[in-house]
Order: sequence, then C-alpha cells, then structure tokens
Amino acid sequence: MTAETILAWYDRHARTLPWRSPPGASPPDPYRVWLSEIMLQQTTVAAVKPYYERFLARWPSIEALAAAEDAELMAAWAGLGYYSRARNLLACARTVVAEHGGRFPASSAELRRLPGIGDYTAAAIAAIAFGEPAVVVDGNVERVVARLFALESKAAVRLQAAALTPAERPGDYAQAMMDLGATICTPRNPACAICPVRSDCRAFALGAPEAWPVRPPKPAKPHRRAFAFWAEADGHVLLVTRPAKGLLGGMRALPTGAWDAQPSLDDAPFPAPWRLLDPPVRHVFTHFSLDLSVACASVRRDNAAGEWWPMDRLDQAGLPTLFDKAARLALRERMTETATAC
DNA sequence: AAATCGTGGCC
DNA sequence: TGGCCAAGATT
Repeated sequence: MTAETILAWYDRHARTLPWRSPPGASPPDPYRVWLSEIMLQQTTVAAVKPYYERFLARWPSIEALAAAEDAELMAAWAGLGYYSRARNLLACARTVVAEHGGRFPASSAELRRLPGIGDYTAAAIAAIAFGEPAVVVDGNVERVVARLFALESKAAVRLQAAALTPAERPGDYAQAMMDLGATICTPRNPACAICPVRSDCRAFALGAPEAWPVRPPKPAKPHRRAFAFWAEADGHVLLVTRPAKGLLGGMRALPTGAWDAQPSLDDAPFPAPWRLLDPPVRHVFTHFSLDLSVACASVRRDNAAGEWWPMDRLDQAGLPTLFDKAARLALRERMTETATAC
C-alpha cells in the first residue's frame, strides 16, 4: 500500500542525478551505481557530484579503474573524506576484474563480500542495478520508516522496511525512499504538509515527527594539537605518504609530529630553523578537533624520507583538506614573510 | 561491539 | 558559532 504511494510520488518527483536512470527506465550500468554508492556513503549528494563526474570521465569502466595506480586514485579522491573508501574502491575494482571477468555479481549476497560493500551498499546495488527486491536501509530509510511506524529500535525498523519492500520496481522504490527522506522527511523541519504518506504516518499523528529516529547522545570531541612541517627547498616542498591504515590513510601529507601530547618541534623530520606560522589551522574531524601549527623552514634539498614536490603543482599532489589548508597558509605566509622566528 | 574514520553545509 | 548531520564500512 504505502510502497505504491511512494512509487507514484517518485514517478512525479524523482530527483535527476548523474548516476541515476529516470523512474521506470532500464537500470543504469552497475559500475556507475557502485561508484556513486561508495561515494555517497556518509557524504552529501552535492559533495559527490563533481567527484563522480571526474571519476567517470577519467575511468569510464571498471577495467580502467582497476588499472589505475594507487597514488593517482587517492589523489583523485582527495577532499572527499573517509579515505578507506578509496582504497577499498580500488581493491573492489581489481577483484571484480580478476575474479568476476569485469562484471559485478548480480546478487546482494555476492556483492556483500566485496571490499567496501556492506549491508546497505550490497542491497542498494542489487536493487538499483539488478532489480533484486533487497531490503535497502540507509539513514534516509531508517528515518522515514521510524517515523511512519513510530519505531525506536533499528531491528524493528529493519523488519518494517523488509515488510514494505515491494517485489516490483525495487530499485525505484529504494531510491524513492531515499528521495523522500532527503527532500521531505528531513532530519529537521520535515515538510509533512507535502508528504505523500502523511496520512499513514504515526509520528505525524503524534505531532512530533522530529522525535524519530531516536539518537543516542554523542560523546564530546576531545581537542588535539600537532605540528606540520613545511620544508621547502629549490621551489619544492617535502611531502610524505601516510600509512595505509588510520587517519588520512594512504594520503600524501606534510610531515607531522605526534597528535595529542604537547606537540614538539623535536618531531620535525630534521633539525632546521623552524618558523611558526600563526594562527594554527583549525580542523574538525568526526571524533576530535585539531589545532595544527605549521612550522616552516627553507632547507637544503637532501634525501629526507618523502617526495620533494614542486610547489607550483601542489594542487596535483592530492592533499586531504587538512593539509591543503596548511599548505595554503604556508604559501600565503611565504608571500608576506611575516612569520615569527622561534 | 564500541571506536574509528573527513568534510562541508546548515541553522 | 558550534553542534548536527549526510545513500556506512571496518575492525
């Protein structure tokens, strides 16, 4: 019942998105569905669009993507965040090419085994690209279903979501639920007045749609400090590649010291007359905030561990946003030369 | 299984 | 402006 209403709404109000086929049309290329779904994990549509277009133009097929080098793919992902997605993207592409003949497996169960594909993404690709009536539960669906039935537990939401999922047009239905959640049943100030299923909605009837879904309180973010070192020589700056796992894993970066303790200039990659830029770069991650002080020095270009990167091509290094901020600060200070010696 | 993992936009 | 949030996965 409700599913039909939502599909009818989708037929008239579906968003037009670069990775999407219109309602009722033949399903899009699984490669495109997969690429978009990975990028969209915990990431807004607006942020994904330019990355998706760039990736698709540069790597139009899974074979092309599988042949990419790690460094160029990580650089292309720079700025989008959650960088383990990029590593898993490449691992997944190579697995599909090497073990599945370059074709994505068509079932959610098989998709689920691939790197970077969890319960949600497996169901979404199976439904959208292959027409499997998989139960697709993302943050949008959780919110819509929790409100429709005034449910508090994730388990209850999943059961209801499964009961609601239609055998026909499962891909359109999944996207319809996500569009409904993204444009009408929003986290704050939901547009209940124009909601197609308002009359079926318990949360609306109870007069407090925003009370669902119930979120556990979030712990406070600790604050950390660190130094980043801008070492320049002969028009080049020293960059390192961070370890594959952990924060900003696998990304190019400025050398840094320890994050947390009282940061020390002793953590520099080598002794130099470091000048401290002010103010530090402030950056907020998911679970902590950071003040990154940038220390600059002109040095002799030697065999320090890392890459000496041409400063006039720094935009091609693929620095994540934190280090892009630090680099911009250093380049700006470099023009004005007002740094304080220390 | 709780912690970890980015970033930008919004109010 | 600071907290909240976004088409979650991994360990």
